[in-house]
Amino acid sequence: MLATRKNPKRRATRLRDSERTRERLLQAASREIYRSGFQSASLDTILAVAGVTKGALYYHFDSKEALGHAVVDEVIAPDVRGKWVRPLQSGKDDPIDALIGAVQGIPVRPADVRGGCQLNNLAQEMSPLDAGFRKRLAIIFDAWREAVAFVLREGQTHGSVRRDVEPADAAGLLIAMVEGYASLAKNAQDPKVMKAGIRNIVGWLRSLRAPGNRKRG
Amino acid sequence: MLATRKNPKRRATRLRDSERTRERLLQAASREIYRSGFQSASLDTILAVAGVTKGALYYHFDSKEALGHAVVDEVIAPDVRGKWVRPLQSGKDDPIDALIGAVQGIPVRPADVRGGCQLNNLAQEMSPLDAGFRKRLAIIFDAWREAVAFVLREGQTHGSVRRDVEPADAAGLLIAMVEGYASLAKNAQDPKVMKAGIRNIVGWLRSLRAPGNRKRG
DNA sequence: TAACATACATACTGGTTGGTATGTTGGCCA
DNA sequence: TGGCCAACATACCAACCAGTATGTATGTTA
Repeated sequence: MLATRKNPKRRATRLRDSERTRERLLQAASREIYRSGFQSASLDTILAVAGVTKGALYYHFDSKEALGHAVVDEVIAPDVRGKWVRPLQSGKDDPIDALIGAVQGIPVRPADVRGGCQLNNLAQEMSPLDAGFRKRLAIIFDAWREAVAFVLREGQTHGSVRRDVEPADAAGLLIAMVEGYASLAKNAQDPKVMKAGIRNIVGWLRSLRAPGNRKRG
Repeated sequence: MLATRKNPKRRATRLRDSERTRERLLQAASREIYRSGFQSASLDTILAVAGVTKGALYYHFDSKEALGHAVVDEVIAPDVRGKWVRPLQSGKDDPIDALIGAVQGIPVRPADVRGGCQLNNLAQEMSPLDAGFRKRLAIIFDAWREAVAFVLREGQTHGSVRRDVEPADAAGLLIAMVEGYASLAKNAQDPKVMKAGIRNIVGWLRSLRAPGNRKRG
């Protein structure tokens, strides 16, 4: 009489259930890693949050490390792509406006600010300790930087971005500012710090506009 | 016949030995926290590195948390003061030159870059989890920001810094840049990233100089 | 020199960790 | 309808964790 706590599955195929279990594990792991870091996130806690058992976890993932890597690939990477890569690739807006829009889209709700940036959190903790994490996270950072550099180069060819700006350098600096302010705001546990940071970053972005191409302010 | 592994102490007073033990614990803890984070740093490992026993540890500190707090107060805080607060207070250099000097003094040896910034590491990990850490680290960040803002204000009164610069904002932005680049370099595990970041920060600092007060380049 | 406090050293504990070994169940196919 | 396998569920384990209880060598004081 083991393994029958829940009502038996009715019509849904087993395969669909399996994918759902995997997804719940990824979401729970992502949340717990966000809360307390990868190393300190307990598998038992993740399982409790996900509402699945250890057997299910180790059916889908070989180890805690593999689960963490999957979180990077399947949760964090799509998130960065959705917020920083795709919006900049659309090519509809003026490049500087597009970057300002992305910066102003950074969440500033208390819960988000206090938790910091998921990408940066994991990178800080795991990059020196685990090459698997490091490589996956580096791919995300590279894509981010390249997306920013790309719009800056485009802006230069269209004359809206200053020619003396080095796109790769400026992209790195933007990301450093974003992550740096996220760190300061997380440490202060105060959304005001992040809001002030966004204002300063936006001010710096405006300074990249080519003279005679200023739209407003 | 317990507790006589080592030669009996000869002439040194007990009090001196005690202080030395405490200091070794702080240094070992600082190193291990730097390597793997506070939560993942094992007390047994710290003790092995320090070459002392658990009895000694719990004679000097009430708990692992108290040891961590002491590392912040007695290792990290003096380090930041020595590198960022005192050099800026001396008032001998031109303010912008002083800031450039501090930025260029950031260590870029592989070991330093790969480990990241001790202050930022701990803040990222512990600020959301432990108010004792958060308050101590916030004091350090505040002192750092205030030291930078102070020289900028001084530069404005002496005419060497642009008047439209908001010292508090610029100080926060500088710190965000420094910590942001430290994060990126740590993730990339590559000193080149930090060196490029320092160049970009220095370039930004030069842009704060008042017109007609440019010293070189 | 006897009593005492300081500064440890050692052994141990209960709880937690990631991981494993072994069941069990329901759908599916021959 | 009997066998098979994906997809779990449960119980368990050795290692490790922070912390504690207790012992003891040594300098200081009365």
